[in-house]
Amino acid sequence: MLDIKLIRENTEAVCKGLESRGADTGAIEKILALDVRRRELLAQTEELKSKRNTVSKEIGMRKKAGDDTTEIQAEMRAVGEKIAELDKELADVEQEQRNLLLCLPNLPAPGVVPGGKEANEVISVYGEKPTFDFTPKNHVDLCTDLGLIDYERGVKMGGNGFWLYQGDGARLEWALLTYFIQEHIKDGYTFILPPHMLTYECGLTAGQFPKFEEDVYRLTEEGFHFMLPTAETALINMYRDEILSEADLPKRLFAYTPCYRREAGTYRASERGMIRGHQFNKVEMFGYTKPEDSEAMLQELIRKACKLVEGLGIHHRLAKLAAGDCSASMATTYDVELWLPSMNEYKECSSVSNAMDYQARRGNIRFRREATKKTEFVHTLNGSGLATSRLMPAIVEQYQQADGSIKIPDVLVPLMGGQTVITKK
RNA sequence: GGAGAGGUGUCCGAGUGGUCGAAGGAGCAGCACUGGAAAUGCUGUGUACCCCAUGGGUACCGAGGGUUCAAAUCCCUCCCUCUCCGCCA
Repeated sequence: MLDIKLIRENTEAVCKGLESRGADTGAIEKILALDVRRRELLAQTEELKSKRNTVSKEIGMRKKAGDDTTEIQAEMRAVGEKIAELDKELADVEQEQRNLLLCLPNLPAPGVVPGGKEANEVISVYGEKPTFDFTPKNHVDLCTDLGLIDYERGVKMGGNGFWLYQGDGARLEWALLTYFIQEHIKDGYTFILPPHMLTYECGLTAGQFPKFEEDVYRLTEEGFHFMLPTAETALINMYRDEILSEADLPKRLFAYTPCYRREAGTYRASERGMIRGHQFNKVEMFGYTKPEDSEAMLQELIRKACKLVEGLGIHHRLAKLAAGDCSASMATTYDVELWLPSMNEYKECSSVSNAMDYQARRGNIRFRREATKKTEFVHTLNGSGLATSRLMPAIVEQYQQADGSIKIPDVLVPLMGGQTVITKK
């Protein structure tokens, strides 16, 4: 959520920032008009309340003294009615303003270029595109032929967009997750296994709601529990409505969860297989920092994500996203993209972002600064570390051999019980 | 699922209609004492918003609504936690 004071005092800069990400600025004028009315109403009702408080105390004292207070009580009743009236309007105005504010995306950080996907900038490239002296297969054929993934039975059980891992496929998936978890633990991050079903409030804080309610699986009519679309949604809510002490920062967390997404609408045939599914596994990194430390944490998370992919020996690149390609809550986003030979394309396997104080403001997550004794909003950051649904395709495609087998990346061998290659059973 | 208890400040905990933003204690900070520390004593210690802004005001005692001149305190609805019983993995 953007600070209403910022909108009030730097209207032009806010609009410019929103426009650079292609967001609609039509709400700004409305928000400002509501803000004027809100403050008017607040001044009026507070003045009346002040009067009522004073007089009510007086009534108490005069009654004790045995005075007749009928007249003054009637007067205060009228004041009370006026207050109720003003409060009602104030509540409506505040609600309307808050709804508009909740729908505004974050402002892009300085240095994030305007525009959409086409304006993304490749920062670095690791390794080279693998070459094959045979005709390489795509990941769907590889996984099917080797019996790693059963797409048809997955669909039978879960419907379109689901698959199941089996045998060496399940082991490879599990080995990847274990590899990530071990690396994060080595780096001193705290391992979290959060609830997978969350309340509406969690989605609101993360910035997914109210705008993207349709993107999640809702569980109940009443209460709005939903399946988390990413562990980020859980981790941002761990410290919701809390005041952290400065010494607790930065907090470095990571969590493993499946991610559940509706992915409404059809996706391109080229995205078949594990590129886009309703359920996929992800290890998510998360950071809470003081404002002045969030840039360093962002760089740390980017390094960690890249290091994991490098460890697997996969050709990939790092891209800095243009404003319009960042998700709504984020001020800066970097994507780690894997090379998929069959698609002749780079596909995101990690998205590392700095939300600055946008989510903290929505979730009221603050810390107390020792020097000033004052509370400030924390900065929150998140990054996949990593999602497997794009990695597994990249691994099988980049590590495939002429005989149709797949060489297992060295770091995963110990996690696969010493197995070095996956062959047809 | 049945029965009961309860949700108060950083924490514990008092408070059943008026002078309660809230006793008391712990913690924390400052000062005093000390060679230094402990102990002790004194002082301070919530958040947010608004304004005619070195000051003033309002709101907040789980959430929402109601009664009243006045609500932490009374009434209603909801949420959550705990204990016991039942059921299930």
